[in-house]
Amino acid sequence: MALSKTPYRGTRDFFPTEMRLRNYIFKKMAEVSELFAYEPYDGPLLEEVELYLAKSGEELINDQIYSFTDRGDRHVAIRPEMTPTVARMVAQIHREVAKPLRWYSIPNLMRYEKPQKGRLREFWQYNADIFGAGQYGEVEIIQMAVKLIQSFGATHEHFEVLINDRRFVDLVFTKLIGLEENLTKKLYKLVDKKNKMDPAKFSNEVKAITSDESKALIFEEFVSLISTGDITKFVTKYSADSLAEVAPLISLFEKFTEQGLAEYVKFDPSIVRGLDYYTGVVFEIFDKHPENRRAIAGGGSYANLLQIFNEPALEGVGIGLGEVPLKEFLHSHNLSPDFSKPELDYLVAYLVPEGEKPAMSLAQSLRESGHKVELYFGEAKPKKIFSYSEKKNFASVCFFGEEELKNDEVKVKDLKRRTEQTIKVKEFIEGKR
RNA sequence: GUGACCGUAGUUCAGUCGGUAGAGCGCCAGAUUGUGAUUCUGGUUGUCGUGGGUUCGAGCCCCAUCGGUCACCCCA
Repeated sequence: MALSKTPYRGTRDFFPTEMRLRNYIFKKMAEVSELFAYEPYDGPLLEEVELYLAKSGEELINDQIYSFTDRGDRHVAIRPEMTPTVARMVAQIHREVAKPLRWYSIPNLMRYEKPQKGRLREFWQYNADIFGAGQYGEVEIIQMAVKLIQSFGATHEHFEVLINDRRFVDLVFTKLIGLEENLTKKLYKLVDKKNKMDPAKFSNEVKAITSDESKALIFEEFVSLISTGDITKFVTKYSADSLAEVAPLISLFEKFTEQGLAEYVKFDPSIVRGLDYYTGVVFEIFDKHPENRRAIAGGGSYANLLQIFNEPALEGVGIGLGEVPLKEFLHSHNLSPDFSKPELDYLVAYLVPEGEKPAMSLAQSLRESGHKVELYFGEAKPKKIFSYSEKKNFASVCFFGEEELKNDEVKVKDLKRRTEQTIKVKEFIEGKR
């Protein structure tokens, strides 16, 4: 029976065309990270499931994790996210390294999901984390993420960073509204749907959950907040002595303004994020394209992740940016360069058998001067050489025919300009050094 | 996990009322014995996703199953 040629569901084969795009994207990620003095790291593909049990979200553990029991009866998972791994690594060395600690990585992750647009089972995710920097870290991570997306040619017209703070959310839910935890979760599910529902129905459902008219009103007022000015007024109105608790969020936005990021960032009370380890600022970067409204990146501050390793608290701020939604984003705004063909410098060919030796040595010399060179195997007619070089997108073709061989010459044709010259082989090589 | 649509040549797709399987692109060769994006000529290509059912007869109808795409959910 024949085996299937298609890759496992939700995974991809990266043919050279796709690999060029991937390399282009990964290179930008590394370049921008290093401009901000972030260092590369990586961890294992497998981790013990326990690592995720403590602080990742319920859905991620129960429904989305790939796990198995190894020969030593250990419960093992393919990493579904990188943050627990970084935290584990940082927990080993944080006492002895200079802080803040800035690290980035581009791991492949797997989640058992039903594949669809912008979401697969195996994907690569850019991760950057900064430890021990407090609010400066939040500003820097978002500044760097903006820079990264800008490096692909995008501007504030294409994307925005939506920001919230779990401390503010907790203040509203526990102090101002006074709800039990399971009710707050229900309320939040509703927030996400707010834009898709009509306002009256939304109000009714809020009332149903809070079972209290005045609490429902506070909640509705909260979800309609759109600026830091609104936040201050809102908190002053209901609990003036809690203003200190929203001060970090307010000052964060002030810093963004100072950094010239005002047109990229926006307060949005609906951003909560599913991962349980976030304790402070949370954010998601959204595509503004009306047909591709989705998060391409997400992150936030987590203060307590090192405690699961019995280490003292060390605040981290991290971001994860998926390569799959990033490609959708670039595609939706026409920002994806054409990688359908390779970029190669020279095809070296010969028309007669006597050309083999000079062709081989010319190819070798050109490689030594740093050019990408392919030697055409066997003698061939010009027509074949040229149509082949066209398909493989060579910049130039060098070839040896009877006439060239007589005079130690080579014919070099520039395929883009459609110009050609006959030149002494020695002279040609000299010119390329 | 729920729902919708789709599976035919390497690829993109057509296939009427159920009656022996088609086109474009690609690939190979030639027109053109030393010049590539055009043109022309010839050639190459199938377990119609898989299994079962209905029928004299199924690519087409029915059931199941697998796969793909998309939406919901959630997120990167």
